[in-house]
Amino acid sequence: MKSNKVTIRDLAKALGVSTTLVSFAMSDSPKKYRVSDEMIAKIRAKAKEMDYQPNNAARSLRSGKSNTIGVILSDISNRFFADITRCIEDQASQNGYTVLVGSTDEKPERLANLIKVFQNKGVDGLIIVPCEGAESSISELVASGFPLVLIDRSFDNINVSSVTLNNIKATSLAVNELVASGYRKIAFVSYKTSLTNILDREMGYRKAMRLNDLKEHICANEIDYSSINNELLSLLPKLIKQGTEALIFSTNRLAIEALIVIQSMGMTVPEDVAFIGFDGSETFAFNLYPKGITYIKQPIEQFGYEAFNLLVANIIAGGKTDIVNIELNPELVVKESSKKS
Amino acid sequence: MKSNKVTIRDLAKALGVSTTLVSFAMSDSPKKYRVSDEMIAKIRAKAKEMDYQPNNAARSLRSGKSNTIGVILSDISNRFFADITRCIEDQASQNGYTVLVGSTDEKPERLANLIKVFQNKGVDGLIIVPCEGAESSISELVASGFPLVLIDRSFDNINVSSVTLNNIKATSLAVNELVASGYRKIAFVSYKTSLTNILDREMGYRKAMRLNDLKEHICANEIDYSSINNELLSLLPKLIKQGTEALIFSTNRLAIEALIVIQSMGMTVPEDVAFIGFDGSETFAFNLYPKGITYIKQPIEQFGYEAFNLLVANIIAGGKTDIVNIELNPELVVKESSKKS
DNA sequence: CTTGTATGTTAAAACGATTTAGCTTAAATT
DNA sequence: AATTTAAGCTAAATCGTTTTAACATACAAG
Repeated sequence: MKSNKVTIRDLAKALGVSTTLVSFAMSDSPKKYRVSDEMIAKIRAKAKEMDYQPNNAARSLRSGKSNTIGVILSDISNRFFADITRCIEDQASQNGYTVLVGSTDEKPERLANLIKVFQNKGVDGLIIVPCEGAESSISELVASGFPLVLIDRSFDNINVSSVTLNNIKATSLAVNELVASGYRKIAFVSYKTSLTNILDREMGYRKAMRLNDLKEHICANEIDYSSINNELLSLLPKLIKQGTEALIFSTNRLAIEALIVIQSMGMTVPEDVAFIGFDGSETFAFNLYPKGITYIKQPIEQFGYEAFNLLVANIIAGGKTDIVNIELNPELVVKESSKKS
Repeated sequence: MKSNKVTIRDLAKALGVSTTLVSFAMSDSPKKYRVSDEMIAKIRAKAKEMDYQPNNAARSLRSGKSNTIGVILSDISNRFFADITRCIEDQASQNGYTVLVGSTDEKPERLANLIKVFQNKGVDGLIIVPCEGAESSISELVASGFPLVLIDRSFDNINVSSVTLNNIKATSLAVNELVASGYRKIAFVSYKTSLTNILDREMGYRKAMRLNDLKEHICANEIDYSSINNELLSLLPKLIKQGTEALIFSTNRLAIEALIVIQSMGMTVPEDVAFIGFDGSETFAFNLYPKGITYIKQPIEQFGYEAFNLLVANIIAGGKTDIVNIELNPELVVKESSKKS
C-alpha cells in the first residue's frame, strides 16, 4: 500500500535542488534541457539509492501520455491471438510500454465499449483485431486521428494502417501444391462471414483454381461456426462421395475439427482425401495424427512485432504518419497429407 | 487525440454548479455526500449529453486507486493461463476494472521487474502465477501489505491468499481409477521442479499408491523440460520394457508429448500402456487420438473467478483481509485410455 | 565596455479529478 | 424563542509530475 513513497520532491529536497531539475535529469533527454553531466549523474544516483519510482498517474495527467497501449482482440484464449499478444507484450516491455488486453468475443458492441474504456484509461494507441460489424467504430476512431493499427483483418473501405497475412497467396500456394501432387477436384472449406481475411483466402483459392483451369468448389455458406462438428459430419461425407479429392480449409479450427471428424468416420488422410490446414498455431495438435499434415503457416511473431512498431511510430508522430499496410508472407509446410498416396 | 475534451469543470460551468457537486453526483454513492436526487439526475443527464468521460489519470492521482489490476503469469501463450486470463478479464470488465497482463517466462527476475512496473502503473492489486525462485519477491510483496492473490501455485512457507487445485486429490483419483481398472504397475511421469503444485501431484500419487499397497515408480528427475521429446523417447520404452502398465502425467504438455511419442513408436494406448493425462486445457488435441484419453480436469474458469473476487475483496479491505486459500476440485474424465483392453 | 549567446538552474503554473472543511438555509428539538 | 441538527452545496487544497518562462552567471564577440 505504501509502496511508492519517494516522490520527485523528496529527491529534490535530499539533493538541495529544484524538482524541475530532477524532472529534467530523469527525463529521456536531459541534454535537451542542458543539465550538466555531473548533475545528471548525481541525481540519477540518488534516485537509484532512494528507489525513486515516478508516479505514473501524475506523469500521465500532466503529459497526456501514458506509455500504455491497448490490444483488443476477439478472444485471448484463442492461441493465435494469445501468441500475437505475447509478442506485442514483449515488444512493449522492451520499449517501456505496458499493455492492456481486452476480448470482444466477436461482438461489435463490446469492441466499441472496449475502445471507450481503453481511451478513458488513457492508452496512447490501440492495436485491434476487428470483428464483423466493427466498421463504424473503426472509422470513427480513424476519423478522430487516434493512433491505431489493425491486425489480421482489415476493411477495404477504411483507410487505416494494418498488418495482415497475404491471404490470397496463402491459399494459392495450397492449391498449387495439391495440383502439383496430381489432384484436380479440390474443395475449399470455409464458413459464412464478411471478414476480409477469410474472403481473401477464398479469393486466393478461386484465382489459383482458375489459373489451373479447374472447377471451383467452395463450401462457405453451409457452415455455422457454432456447431462445426455437426456441420462437418454431414458436409465432409457428401463432398467425398461427390468425388472431392482434396480439402483446403480457411481456418485452423475448421481444419482440426475436420480432421477429428474424418478420423471418426474411419477415413484416413491422404488416402481417402488430401488435406491442407490453415495455421493459427496449435499445429502441434496435428502431430497426434499418424500422418504429417500439410498446412499454411502464418508468421505469428511478425504480426505482433510489426503491429507494435507501426503503432509506436504512429503515436510518436501524433497520429500523423502515413497509412501503412503490411502484408506478411505465408509459408506452406508440406507434409504427407497433401501428397498422392 | 482530442478524445476527452469534456472535463468536470466544463460540466460544472454548463450547469452553473461547483465541480465538487459534479464529482459528488458522479460518484458511486452520491447519497453519502447528501446530494439531492434532482441534482443527481440533472448532472448525470448533462454528463451523458456532453459525453463526459472522467480522466483516469487525474482520478487515480488524487485517489490513489486506479481500478486496474495486474495479472502476472508464466506465459500468456500457454492456453491454460490464457483461459484463466480470459476469465479474469471478464470478471474485471463486469466490475469496472481493467487488466494489465505480463509474462515472466518462468524467470524470477522478470517477475520482480513486472511487479515493479505494474506497481508503478498504479495497479490496485496483483494476481500472480509465481515461478520457481519467486519466494523473495512474493514474500516482500506480502510483507508490504499489497493486495495479492497467487494462483495455480503457492509456497508453503509464505502466508498469502491463493487459488490452487487440490493436486493431491487429482493424482489420487487417477491412481484409484487405474487400480479399479485392474492395473498395478503404475508410473508417475513428472519432471524436476520445486513447484508446489507439481510436487503435490507427486504426493497424491505416492499417497494413493501406498494406500493401495503398490510400489511407486516416479520419473521426476530424469526429464528436462526443454527437450521433452527426446527425453520421453528414451524414457517411455524403458518404462514399458520394465513392465509398466499405466502412466500418469503431471502436466498437460508432458502428456501430449508422450502421446505423440508413443504413437510414433508404433505403440497404442491403452493396449501397450494405459494413460491418464493432466489437463491444462487443449484437451481437444486428445480428440485426434483414435482412442478417448482419460484425463484429470481442472476447473479453469473457477481459477479466474475466485482469484479475481478474492483480490477485489482484498483491495477493498485495504490489504487487511484474512488470508484465504481456496482449493479447487479436480475431476477425472474417464475415457478408454485408462481401461483394460 | 557594452551587447549577445550559451549554460545551468529555478519558480510557478498547469493537468483534472477527489476530498476536507466550512458555509448557508431550513427543520427539529428543547 | 433559543439552540441544535441536518440537508445541500461550495471554496480551496491536494495528488506528483511536466513544462513554460525567466533568472542568473560566464564567456565570447563587437
